[in-house]
Amino acid sequence: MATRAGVSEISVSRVMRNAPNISDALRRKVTDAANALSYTPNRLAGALKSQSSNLVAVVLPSMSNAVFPAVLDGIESVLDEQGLNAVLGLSGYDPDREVRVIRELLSWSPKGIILTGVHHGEAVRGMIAQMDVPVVQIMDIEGDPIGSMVGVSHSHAAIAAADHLHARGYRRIGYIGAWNERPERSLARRLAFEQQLQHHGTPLVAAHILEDRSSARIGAAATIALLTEHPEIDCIFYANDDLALGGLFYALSAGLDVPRELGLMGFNGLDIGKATPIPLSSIETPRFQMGAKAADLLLRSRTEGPQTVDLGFRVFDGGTT
Amino acid sequence: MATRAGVSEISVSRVMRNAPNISDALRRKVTDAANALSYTPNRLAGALKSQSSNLVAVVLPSMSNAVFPAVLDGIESVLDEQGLNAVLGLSGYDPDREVRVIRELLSWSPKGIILTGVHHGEAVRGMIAQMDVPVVQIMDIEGDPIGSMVGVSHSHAAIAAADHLHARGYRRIGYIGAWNERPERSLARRLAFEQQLQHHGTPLVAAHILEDRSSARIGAAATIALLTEHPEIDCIFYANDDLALGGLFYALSAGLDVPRELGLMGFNGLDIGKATPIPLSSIETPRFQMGAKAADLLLRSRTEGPQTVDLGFRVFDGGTT
DNA sequence: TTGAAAGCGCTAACAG
DNA sequence: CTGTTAGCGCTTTCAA
Repeated sequence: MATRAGVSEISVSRVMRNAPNISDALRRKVTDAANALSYTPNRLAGALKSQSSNLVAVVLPSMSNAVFPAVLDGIESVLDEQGLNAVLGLSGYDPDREVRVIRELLSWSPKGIILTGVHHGEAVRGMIAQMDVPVVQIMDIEGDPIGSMVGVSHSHAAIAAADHLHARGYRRIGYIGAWNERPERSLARRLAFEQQLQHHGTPLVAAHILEDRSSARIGAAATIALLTEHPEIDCIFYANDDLALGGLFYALSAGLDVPRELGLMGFNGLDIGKATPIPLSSIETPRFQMGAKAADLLLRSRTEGPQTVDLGFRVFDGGTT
Repeated sequence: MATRAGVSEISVSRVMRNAPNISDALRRKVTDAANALSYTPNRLAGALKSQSSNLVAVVLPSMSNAVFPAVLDGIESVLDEQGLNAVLGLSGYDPDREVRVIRELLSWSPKGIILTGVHHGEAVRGMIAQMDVPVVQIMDIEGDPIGSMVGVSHSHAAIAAADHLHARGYRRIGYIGAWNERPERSLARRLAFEQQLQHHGTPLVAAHILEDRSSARIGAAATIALLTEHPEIDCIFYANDDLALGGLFYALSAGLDVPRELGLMGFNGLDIGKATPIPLSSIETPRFQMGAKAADLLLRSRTEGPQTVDLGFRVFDGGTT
């Protein structure tokens, strides 16, 4: 390639990387040769030498929760514009697998790593410290971070939900969760929610926690079960919109009068919930933005150091409360 | 690291890669030292030397269509178990950007590359030929593939949809698409659908193609528009479930008698459509399996060569037809 | 079964 | 503005 262009290897390297102080003549020669040979640089070699890789490691639990695709879109939107690539790892909500995945991804000497949640043990902290790689943890902003954090306060969100439901006049409120309250932030939400209801003098009537992963189907089934067991319940707060949509669909089929007879509130504010016959009340979280901001912080972290960014949430007052 | 274990560099390498013919004593020494130093191998160097990288490039259009997260989950399920990592690129349905992304990903010398769709020009074919990297194209099985293909026949699926609706007695059928019929496979579906309706002697009444991307919200709006313009329509086939759900939600709100007064059929068979008050009729596509099979084919391609795998679809007869 | 030497393709550091 | 030199951390090849 260098010989083809009739210049030195390093000049090729400089042109390919848009280094400064390159004459137009040289640039022309190299670009022409590159096109003629459809030359693809080997970033493996470049990264090895320069000790920094244009790869960003991204560790998410799974793609099957609609939250994470949106986060990933946000991450990619920033990485793409900076010419970086994401190496992806999925933990499947399994801490051991997460450790393994992180180890694998770190072996590519990424420019930074984005992790989900704030609950990471010594194994992870050790690896990251050793590699001296910038970290951003997303989703949560409460906890002991490794580096930066970008997310929302789940306890505040739960309190806002409790306040909203109380303001709407609901007094006999139930809760439905799934997946045994994994991840921990959903547990944190329920606890804060219960506490705030207590504070209002209208303690939670019952919490129904399923073993299965969230889906509209099991949300519907759980709603039926909860209402059968506790017919006095006048409102249900769900761990997420998938469950809540199941509840809403059940209520619509059963001809319940929503929101008078039964109030329903989800979490995340997915688009689909805005299009249902009665829009689903929910807590909107900035998922895309969370990913974008995380990538952004990662790139700034060399100069600006670790930060914690609260992206906030919004109570979306649909028609179900 | 090698000195710490008191052995040669190459022995460390062999142990780390589980090479054959290693004595237990050596293996012990190396593993102990590795744990003591929490040694992370540098795959950049390994891949550079061995010319093969344990990375698999994955190019998808976007995460905001629920199809692709499921595909990605499928891909990851296989890669994870083989100790491979995915480098992800999103094209945003933009061919130019796709070329750029593919070039970037190829520069990591991936073990293989997974592309979405079968419409790739000479630029892409050239790069791939030059790198001599195995390719699997997903989603479609009709077209001129670069390497392997894994997907479903969109024309057959459309024909099956037309047959189903005809068998259900619908005679004045409309169609709603979005995003100007990107990607091309959705256009292929509509054309095959129209042709089959023609074949049945009940030509399509009207097709309403939106500019915006699919969502339940615009699906509802388009449904209203289409029915206003063509009140005689008794059934609508949608380009995907997002649009169809919007139509269903509108019909439920408006008190239309589904499926008698209006039939609705989507495409993809998303879970959410199975939980709606009336389950949404749709064409189920094997999304997770498509990703898994694609990754699988990539790994086998060295030995078995390119293949085309038709994963098939299923007409899901919900309550909306 | 283990080791020594060489070099993958690039880029940092320094010269010119 | 361009080139020379050296070496990133591994693994291939060959030898012991």
